[in-house]
Amino acid sequence: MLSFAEENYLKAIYHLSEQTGESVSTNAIADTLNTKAASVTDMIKRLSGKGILSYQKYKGVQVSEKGRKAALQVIRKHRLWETFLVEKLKFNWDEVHDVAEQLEHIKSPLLIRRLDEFLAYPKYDPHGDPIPDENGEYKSKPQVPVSSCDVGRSVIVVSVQDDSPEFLQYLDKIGTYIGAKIRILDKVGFDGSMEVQIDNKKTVFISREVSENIWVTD
Amino acid sequence: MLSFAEENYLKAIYHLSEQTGESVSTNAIADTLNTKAASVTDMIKRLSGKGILSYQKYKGVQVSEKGRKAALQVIRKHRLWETFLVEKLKFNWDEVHDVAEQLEHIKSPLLIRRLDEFLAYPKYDPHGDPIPDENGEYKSKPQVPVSSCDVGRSVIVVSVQDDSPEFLQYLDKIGTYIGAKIRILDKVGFDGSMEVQIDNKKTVFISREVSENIWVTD
DNA sequence: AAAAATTTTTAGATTAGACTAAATGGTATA
DNA sequence: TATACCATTTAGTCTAATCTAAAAATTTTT
Ligand SMILES: [Mn+2]
Ligand SMILES: [Mn+2]
Ligand SMILES: [Mn+2]
Ligand SMILES: [Mn+2]
Repeated sequence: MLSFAEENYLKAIYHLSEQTGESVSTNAIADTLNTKAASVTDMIKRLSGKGILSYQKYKGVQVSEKGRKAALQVIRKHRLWETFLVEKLKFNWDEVHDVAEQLEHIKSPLLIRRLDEFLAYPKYDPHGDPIPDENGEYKSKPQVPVSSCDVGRSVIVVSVQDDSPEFLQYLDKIGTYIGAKIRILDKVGFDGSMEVQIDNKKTVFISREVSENIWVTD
Repeated sequence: MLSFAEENYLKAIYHLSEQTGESVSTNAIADTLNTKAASVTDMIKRLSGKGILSYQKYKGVQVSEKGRKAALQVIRKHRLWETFLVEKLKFNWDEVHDVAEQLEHIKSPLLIRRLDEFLAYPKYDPHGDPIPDENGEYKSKPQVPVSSCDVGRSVIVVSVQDDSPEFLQYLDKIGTYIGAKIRILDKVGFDGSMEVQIDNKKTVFISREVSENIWVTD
């Protein structure tokens, strides 16, 4: 049984290892969790002891198979709760993440099974992220960042890679949502910003940072 | 902001003070929480420091107005979650308490407001206990324990005073539920047990302990 | 390849919350 | 009123999770 803190470390490390593919550094973990490297060293020793991570001094950590399974269950709970908050309790997509950070640590297999059933087995959460099933299996839709799309193309928003309220409220403001159509009008070489039209309506300039966090498909 | 442990102590102390009316002893708290008296002394010092309890050495504690308000909010959350689990996720009434013990500590005023709305502002939880509103107000139905009812009377079950799975499963077995009709057939002076008929069907003997934990109205 | 810079680990301290054992206060009883 | 008994508090220890400062390992620069 993992503690809240252990689950939070595991989740962060799992996400980092997915992004990079390589072993995860102490500092990278400290940065994403807003803790100090010394605290991370302590915790990764504890998690290695539990067989969740494999770890060699000064060489970073890797998530074990057992760790991967555990991480996916926490992610499953996080995303199911986010879906519940939006679908049933009428939360906006920018209001759910912090509450889900708490709810994801509730321990009750029955609760999660019933919640999943109540939501009719959703496959994606309000941010377009896939929800793993009880066995940790999930399917991501093929998708690329808007930043990599050529001028002239029309694409559909599939997911957002940042679930901070600031980013999501900005997307609300420019009329972007999961399923919205985005037409690429122009690319500015200088700073990588783009001119796009959303749902055949508003035409806006979006920064490189924004275009990297909106993922789309044809 | 109270920690999980602080909220659990507060809730236990509040319930004890409601039962007895008087100031609550260190040992009574230790007993209900399955901790040691020394741990309780530590915690009640901390809670006094926060203005939640008033405390004089060797004289027990009392819950302050601030403490009462906080306790009722935790109780509100506990009972709303129990109601959610039964009404929406099809939990049986004996399965909800332990999960609600976890869920009651989630911090999000919006979540609780929306949950209350989603459940259509329920007044009573699955065990017949009243659910305080946002201001801590609630109305209990007039009720007495079956043990105090005279032979020959017919009464309706309003609440149960014990929410352990063991007790609730026993009630399921003898066909008793909130709203069930109980007719008092006989009282045994020797051990205080009673013979009762439930919903004009099953006739059973219930122990004094059971009859004290089923509360009823005419 | 040596020096410098950076990353990581270790050592030691702190806080919340728990425990055991010992000391102390309060109450009942002879 | 002295003694015994029980309740409560204090003192000291432990673990999880955090921190700072210092030491050690690794990586980058010269
Ligand atoms: Mn999230
Ligand atoms: Mn999400
Ligand atoms: Mn309960
Ligand atoms: Mn209840």
